[in-house]
Amino acid sequence: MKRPPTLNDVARVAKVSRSLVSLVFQDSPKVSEEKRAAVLKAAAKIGYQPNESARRLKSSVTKTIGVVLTDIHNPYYGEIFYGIENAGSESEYKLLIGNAGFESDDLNQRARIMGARQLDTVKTVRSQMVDGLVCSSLRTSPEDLFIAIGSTPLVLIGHSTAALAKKYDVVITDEQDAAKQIIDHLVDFGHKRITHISGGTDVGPAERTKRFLAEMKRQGLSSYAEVIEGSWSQEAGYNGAEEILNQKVLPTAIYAANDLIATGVLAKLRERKIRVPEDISVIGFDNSMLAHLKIADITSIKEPLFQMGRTGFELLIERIDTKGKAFTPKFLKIKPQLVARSSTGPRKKGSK
Amino acid sequence: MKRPPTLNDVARVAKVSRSLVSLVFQDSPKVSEEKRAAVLKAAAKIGYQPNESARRLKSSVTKTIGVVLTDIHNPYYGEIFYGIENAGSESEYKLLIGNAGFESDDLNQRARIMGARQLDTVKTVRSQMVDGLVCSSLRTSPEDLFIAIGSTPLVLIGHSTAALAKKYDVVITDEQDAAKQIIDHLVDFGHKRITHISGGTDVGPAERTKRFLAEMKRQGLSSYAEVIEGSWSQEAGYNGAEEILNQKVLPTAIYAANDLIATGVLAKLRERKIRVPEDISVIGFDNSMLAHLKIADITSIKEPLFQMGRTGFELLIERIDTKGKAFTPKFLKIKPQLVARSSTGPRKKGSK
DNA sequence: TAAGGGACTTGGAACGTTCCAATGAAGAAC
DNA sequence: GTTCTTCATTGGAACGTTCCAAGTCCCTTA
Repeated sequence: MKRPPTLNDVARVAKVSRSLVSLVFQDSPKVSEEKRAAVLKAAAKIGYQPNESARRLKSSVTKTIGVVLTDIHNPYYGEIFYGIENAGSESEYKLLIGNAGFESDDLNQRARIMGARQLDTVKTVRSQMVDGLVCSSLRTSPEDLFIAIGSTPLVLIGHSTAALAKKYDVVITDEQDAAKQIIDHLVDFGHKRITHISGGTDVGPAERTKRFLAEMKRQGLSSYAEVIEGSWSQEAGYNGAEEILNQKVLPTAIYAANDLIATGVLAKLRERKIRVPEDISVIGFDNSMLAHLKIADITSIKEPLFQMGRTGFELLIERIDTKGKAFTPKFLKIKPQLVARSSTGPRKKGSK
Repeated sequence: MKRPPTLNDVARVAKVSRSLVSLVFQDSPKVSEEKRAAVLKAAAKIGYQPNESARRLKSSVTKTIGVVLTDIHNPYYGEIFYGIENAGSESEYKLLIGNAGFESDDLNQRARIMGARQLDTVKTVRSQMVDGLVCSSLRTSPEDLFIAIGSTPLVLIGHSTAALAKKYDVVITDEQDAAKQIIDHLVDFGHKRITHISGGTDVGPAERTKRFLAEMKRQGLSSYAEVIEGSWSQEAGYNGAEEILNQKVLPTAIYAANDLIATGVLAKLRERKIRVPEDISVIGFDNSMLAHLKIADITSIKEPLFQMGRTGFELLIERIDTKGKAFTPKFLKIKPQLVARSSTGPRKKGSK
C-alpha cells in the first residue's frame, strides 16, 4: 500500500538531483553516460514509472492524441482506429481512446443520445490535456463542439457537415468514386438493369443512393436504375430480394448498400434457386469479413478505413506542428477499392 | 491560442475563492445554493473544463478505471469492452482505454510481440493514475506484471495462469460447461460419432479440445470422438471437412472450434452436396454474427463476453472499495449459452 | 596562473487541482 | 453580554513533474 516511487525517490537512490533524473527520462542528450546508467538502474530497482498526469500538467505539450470513437464495438470504427494506431505507433505520440457510446438499432434514439454522449466524451478526452483530437463520425451540433474543443486541433474522420468542414480538417470516403467503380464493374460485365437496396434514409446511406443514381445517369442508364429502400440488416436484403423477384422484369444485378444486406439477398436467391452470378450478380459494400467468407464470396467495395485513420492522424500531426498559423482546412476524399469475387459475372444471355 | 481557463479564472469571474469553485465541481453539499449558481454561471461563461491531469495528480482517488484490451479491432474484445462500459456507465467511474496492439495471424510473432506491448500498455495506462485496471487476455510474464502493476487493483478477463490467479481476480468462460452443452445438444439428437476441428495448439484452443474429449469420455463416447487440428480460419474448416469426408466412416456431427471454422466446413459440405443438418450436423462456437447469417445459420455457443466484462468491472470496484484489506482472489467461471439454429438436427437414419 | 568556456548538474518556481486547518459570521445557549 | 456551536468560505501547502537560470567542475588557452 505504499505510494508509487517518484522522481525524488529515484534521485535519492541514484544520489543525483531530481532534475537530472527528469532529464534522463526525457532522453536528453546532455546527460553523461555514467549518470544515465546510474539513474536507469536506480529507477529499475525501485520500479519507478513516470507519472503521466504530473507530466501533462506541467508541460503544455503532452505528445498525446485523443481519439474519440463512436462505437468500439463496431468493426467499422475498429478498422479506422487500426489506421490511427498504425500511424501513431510510428510517431512519438501516445493515444488516448474515448468511446462515445454504442450505436443503437433504434435510429431515433441513436440520434438523440449520440450527440450528447459524444460531446461528453470529447470533453473528457480533452480534459486529459491532449495535443489534438481525432474524432470519427461526430453528430454533435457544431456550436457545442466549438466550445468543447476550444483551440485544440481536431480532425474529423468519416462524417462531416459544411459547418464543421469550414473549421476542421476532414477525411472521408470518396463515395462518388465508389459508385463509379461499382457501376463500371457491372457495366463491363454487360449489365444495364441494376437495382440498389439502400441502407435507409439517414445521411450516410442516402448519400450512397444518390451516388448510385448519379452514376447510372452518367452512364446513360437512368431508366434501368431502381432503388428499394432498406436498412443496414440482412432482413433488408432478404425482403428486398423478395420484392425484386416479384417484379415482371428482373434486374440482372443487385447492388446492396453493404455486405450484410448482400448476405440477405444471397439467402433469398438461394432459397429461390436463383444462381449467382449466372442469373443475377450481387455486389456489396464494405469488403467486410462477410464478403470474403467462402459461403458468401461477395464482390464488394473496400472502404479505405485504415487509410483514412492513417491520413487523419498524419493530418492532425501536421496541424499540431503548425499550430497558431492560419490554415485552410483540408477536405480529403480517399478512394475506395473494388474487390471482385464470385458473386458478380457476365449478364445472363437473353436478359433485357 | 489562449490557455484554457482554470479554477482561478472562474473564481475571479465569480468573485469567490478558488477553493469554493473546487467544492462546487466536486458536488460538495456544503456550498450555498447562491454561490453554487454563481460559480456554475461563471464557469459556463468562460468555458471552464476541469483539468483532469491536475485532479489526478492531487487526489489519490481518481474515479477512473484503466481498461487494457488486446485488440480493439477484434469484435471479441469489443464485446467484452461493451460489458465493461455498460457497468462503468452505471457507476461514477470513468474509463480510460489502452490498446495493447493487434493480434497477428502469425502465431509466433503474436506471442513474442504481444507480451511486450501489453506490458507497455499496462504501464502507460497505470501511469495515468487509475484506481484500478481491467485487462483482457494478458500474455505477459507474471513477474513483469507484478512489477508494472504494483499495488493497483487488477482484474483479468478471459485468460489467466495459475501464478496470476493467485494474486488477482479472474473472470473466464466456463469451457467445461460449454463442452457439456455442445455434446448434450448433439447427443440429444442421437449423435455419437463427433469430430472436432480445433483452433490450434495454443493454450486457448487446446483447452477447448481437452474439454471436448473429457466430455465425450463422460458420455461414454470416447471411441467415437475424433480431433482434427486446425486454426482460427475458414480454411481450417474447409480443409478439415475435406479430410473428414475422405474417411471411410463419416461422423454425423462436426464441432468446429469457432464460427469462422464452421463456415469453412459449410462451404466444403455444400461443394460436396452434403446436406446440413440432414446428413451432417455442424456446430460452431462464439455465436458471432457469422452464426446468425441466414446463409450460415449455425448452432453455436455464446460466450458470455458481455457478462464477463460487467462482472470484471464489478469485481474491480469491490476490490477498490476494500483496498488494503486481505482478500482471497476470486476465480469466476461464467456459463455460456447454446443457441440452437438450423445447422444441427437429428442423426441421419442408418448412420453408425 | 587566471580567465574563458563547454559539459553537466542543480535548486526553485511553476502547472491546476485538492484538502486541511483556519477564518468569519451568525445564531444558540448560558 | 459572553461564550459556544455550526456553517460557509478561504488561504496555503502539497501532488510529481518540467524548465529556467544559475551553478560546479574540469579542461583549454593566453
